[in-house]
Amino acid sequence: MAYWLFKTEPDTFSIDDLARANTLWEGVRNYQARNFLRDEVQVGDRVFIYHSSCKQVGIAGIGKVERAGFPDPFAFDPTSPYFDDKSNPEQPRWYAVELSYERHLPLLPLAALKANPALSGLPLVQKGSRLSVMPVSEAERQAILAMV
DNA sequence: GCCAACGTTGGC
DNA sequence: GCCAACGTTGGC
Repeated sequence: MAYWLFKTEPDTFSIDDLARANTLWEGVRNYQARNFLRDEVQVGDRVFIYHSSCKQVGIAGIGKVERAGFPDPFAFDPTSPYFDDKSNPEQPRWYAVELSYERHLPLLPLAALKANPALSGLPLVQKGSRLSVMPVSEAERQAILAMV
């Protein structure tokens, strides 16, 4: 079972929203993140939910993968802001996964994550990285959970 | 609101 | 294939 970290803007979708219902993690429009969703994220994997672009940025909880990578249906919907006319069901360009809620964590602020040497390899804390879906190693998982 | 860093686009 | 311009991300 692997661990991942997904970013989300809580004004749009937060750990509280996930706690209410499963969600399709759609709208990822970055190729590196897409490759993880399409090729590597597996059912049963756990996902640290990170709140970005808000007052308290940091890890807010954990979700669980219920459905592994499948073509992002929003890319096919002309009325969706995530529509991409270069993606089609025969040759999908973008992928989504489905998540369920596992639990909240007491917010682990970005500053604290940055200050933890065990997490220095995580793209989240690296300057300039905008990766929104990233793997979390076993050592990083332990380091994060040890901060709770 | 600012701005640095990044990814994408498009002209050549 | 290069690279400048542009739009987006995301912390502060």
